[in-house]
Amino acid sequence: MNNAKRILEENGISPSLQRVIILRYLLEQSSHPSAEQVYQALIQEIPTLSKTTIYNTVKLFSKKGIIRQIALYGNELHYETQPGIHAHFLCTKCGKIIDLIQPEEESFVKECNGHLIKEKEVIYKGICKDCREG
Amino acid sequence: MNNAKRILEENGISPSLQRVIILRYLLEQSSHPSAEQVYQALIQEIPTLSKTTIYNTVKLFSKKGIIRQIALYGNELHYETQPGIHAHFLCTKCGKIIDLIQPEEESFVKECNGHLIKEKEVIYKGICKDCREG
DNA sequence: TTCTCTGCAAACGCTTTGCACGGAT
DNA sequence: ATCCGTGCAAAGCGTTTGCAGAGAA
Repeated sequence: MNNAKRILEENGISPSLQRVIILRYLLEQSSHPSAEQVYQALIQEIPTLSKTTIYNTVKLFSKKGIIRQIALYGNELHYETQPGIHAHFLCTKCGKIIDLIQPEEESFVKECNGHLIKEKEVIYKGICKDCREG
Repeated sequence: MNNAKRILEENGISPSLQRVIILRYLLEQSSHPSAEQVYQALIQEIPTLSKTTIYNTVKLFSKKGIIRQIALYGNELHYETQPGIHAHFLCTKCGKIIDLIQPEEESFVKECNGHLIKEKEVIYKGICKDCREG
């Protein structure tokens, strides 16, 4: 049942302790954590963990296509393990990121005006349910 | 024909020299410049221009809804004066940003799962026509 | 006077880079 | 011995903040 380790091996990445734990954490989350959030969550598990390792690791994972980085503002990046399929909703009040089922076409155009499209990212911004009610 | 000045006045912003020139530049561009690009383009026109003023100004314009900021990577923001209507294509090779006519629905859903949607941003990533051919 | 706008300088936050240590092969 | 992975420390880069001076009202 060690999913993270298996994924790493399938992608030709040697499954070090840090890599397994970081990937496992990202697989568990649906909240698209930032590097800082990954760090805060795992520093207790591995007290010697450094941010450099997190940056090294997510860069490696991105390159291999295991995770995807999302730029929501101009500052920090967020990471997710389920590329495609869904869009992101960002609450401009509380900062929460929520997955939305992509309402329209699942398979998007692969070419437009001669440009080769490899990736599509949809971000909605507004006020989330909790902030509207609360 | 001073469009920039008129837009500022319509939005209750006093049209200082710097504000007019920055807005005029943004209106002329279809390339979604970053703060740095605005600075480099206008420093010749106003040698005393500072980046702080550019940041102050684009923040003010954003707040008033005159321009829109686009987060493409995790680092810098880009600015555009034509909100809505189109999607953005980012070439991962040369970094160019190209407008695409939004192929699907023009008027998107305003609510989803109880979340109030105010803004939609679509980013395609891939290789642009020039990079494919060159 | 007071209020607004500008811009230098410093601080800030996220990320990358340089380098050295330790472990595996 | 070499190679790889980790992590401290410093640098880098885009942006924000503090503050003071100039100018308008």
